[in-house]
Amino acid sequence: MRMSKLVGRRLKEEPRDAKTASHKFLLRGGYIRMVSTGIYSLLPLGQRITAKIEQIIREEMDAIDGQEVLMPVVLPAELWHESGRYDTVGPELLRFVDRNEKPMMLGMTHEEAVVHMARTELTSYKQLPVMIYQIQTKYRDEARARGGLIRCREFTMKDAYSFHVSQEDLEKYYERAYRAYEKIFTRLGMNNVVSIEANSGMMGGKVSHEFIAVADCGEDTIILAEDGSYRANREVATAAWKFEKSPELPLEKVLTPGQKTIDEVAGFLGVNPENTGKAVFYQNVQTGQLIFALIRGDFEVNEVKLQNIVKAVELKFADDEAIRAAGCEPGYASPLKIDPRKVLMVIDRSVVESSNLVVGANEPDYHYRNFNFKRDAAYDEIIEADIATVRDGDPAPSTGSPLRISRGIEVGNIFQLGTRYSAAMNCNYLDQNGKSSSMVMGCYGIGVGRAMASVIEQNYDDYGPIWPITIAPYQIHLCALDLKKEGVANVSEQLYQDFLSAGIEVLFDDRGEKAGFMFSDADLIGIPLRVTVGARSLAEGKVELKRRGEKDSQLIDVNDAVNQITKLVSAEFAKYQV
RNA sequence: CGGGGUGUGGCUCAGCCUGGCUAGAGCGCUGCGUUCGGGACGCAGAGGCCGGAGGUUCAAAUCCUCUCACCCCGACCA
Repeated sequence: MRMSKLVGRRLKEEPRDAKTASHKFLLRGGYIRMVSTGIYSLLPLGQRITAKIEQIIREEMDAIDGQEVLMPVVLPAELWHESGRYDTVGPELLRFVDRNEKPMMLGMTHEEAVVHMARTELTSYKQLPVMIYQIQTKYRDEARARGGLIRCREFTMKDAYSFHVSQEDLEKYYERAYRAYEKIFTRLGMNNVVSIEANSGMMGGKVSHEFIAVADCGEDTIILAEDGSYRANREVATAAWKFEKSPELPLEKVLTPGQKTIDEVAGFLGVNPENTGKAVFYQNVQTGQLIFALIRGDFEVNEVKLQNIVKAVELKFADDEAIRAAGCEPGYASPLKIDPRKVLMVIDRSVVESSNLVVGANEPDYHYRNFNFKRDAAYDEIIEADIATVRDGDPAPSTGSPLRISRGIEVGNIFQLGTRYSAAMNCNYLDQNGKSSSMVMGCYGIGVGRAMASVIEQNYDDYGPIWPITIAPYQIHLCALDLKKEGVANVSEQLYQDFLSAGIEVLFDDRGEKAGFMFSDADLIGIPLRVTVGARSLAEGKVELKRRGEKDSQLIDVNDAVNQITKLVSAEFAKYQV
């Protein structure tokens, strides 16, 4: 490609709205342009990278027996009514009606559509297991798009779905998919992707893993053990907390006027937060049920864990009115004197396994000392569970190694769905005995645009991205300096043609700009190998070869340049092979 | 959905508080000339219903009302 004709200008100044490295460079380098909030066009460079990422994904999906299909972006609402998700998914599902007033929607994920395909095409155990996948546009009407391609409303996603006769078979395949994902991210040049245990959220199902590109700009908080033995999303992470029992002391009511927060109470009574119990009230948004969560004062309640335990779709903090209606006193709420029929009580292990805590008295200005859960609050309908948020430095459940908190971008996820969709939507097969059963499903997603942005987040410097050759828009950036000088135009033009003949993808800067101008553009585009033709080195029969991101360059013989560089390109590709 | 902010050539912004000549700058773009290995310079140009609607006024980019769009923080997020 000749740069003089390349569509997509480079921007010298930083776009005002871009904050993250990938967003800035994708705009500045002429890869993408925003059309509306969270909706982008891909310019030629961006489209080339996208196509390469898709191709790598395609190859690895095919390698685990995937069959590529394409499902519609526009789906009839009735399909989602079948699974029940039409009513449970929020406004991020874009709903509309067609000219006949028929309710329609834009696909944000395709479990329903793929089940529709599977139940018409697959009927026998002989056909299973099967995996089908597509690379296609999704639309999610995000409340807040941000970070360029990291979180947008319209985006390209590879979504794969597998169908099995049993959970065992699904688990076997899940393992293969997991390995395929590792290969994909290696080939994409993402040097720091971790797979973590994750919350299944609205997808349903039990086991799931997220593949997280570790990056400070990421939206997900992940917990990693220092020795690498444990990795989890903070939403589900746990730790090997140790709690100590001590001899139980008699319950004692104490005056604590105006002291409401844990810090106030602990300070007032001269104890540490870990010697207190904290009551947090939540309300199930759908059912209105009030939930009393009790945790030791030095911990925070993990809302996602709690949500899963009480099987709620959405929780919110209860307001004072609701707390009083349950017979509790806001600020002094207590596991003592509480009516277990009015609230669902969830007690964290930190409280169950600690002794002599300070807790509220359920009346203004009073607390109790020496609360011992087993002795003082022996209700029948109580849930004892882990609802604590992991803190930096807590011991890993695996080895006790300290846990560290990082940020990351979720670039892929895999789920064992089970029969959540197949059962609801009559997706059955006949077994050897002619008996009909629901297929067992798994699903596997990768965000293509998000992967492109994540590669930048992990590979850039002050001047621009540094693409891995596997997905770089071109393999070689050819710069012709001093086009009017003796030989430069001829030699660079000849090299360009020879590279093309050798099957090398070349971006040829034939604009005849000043050297520095072209070099800056080259850095901003980020092609990993740059070949410079200039009168100075040409006088000695040489051209210059430089790697993006490195200071030094080397001179190579013009006549051998195509040969040498072709080998170098192959060697470069080999680095990412698995 | 709550809080904060911004809309002025392709990009980044000034001007607005305190209304007043033909609405500015830098970058980018076109032409000519001089330059030419890490973002050169001179000269001459093209390009803007100042987000939109309404209002106040002799006069509105500037003041008022409404509206739309976008950004940031939070809530939410397969």
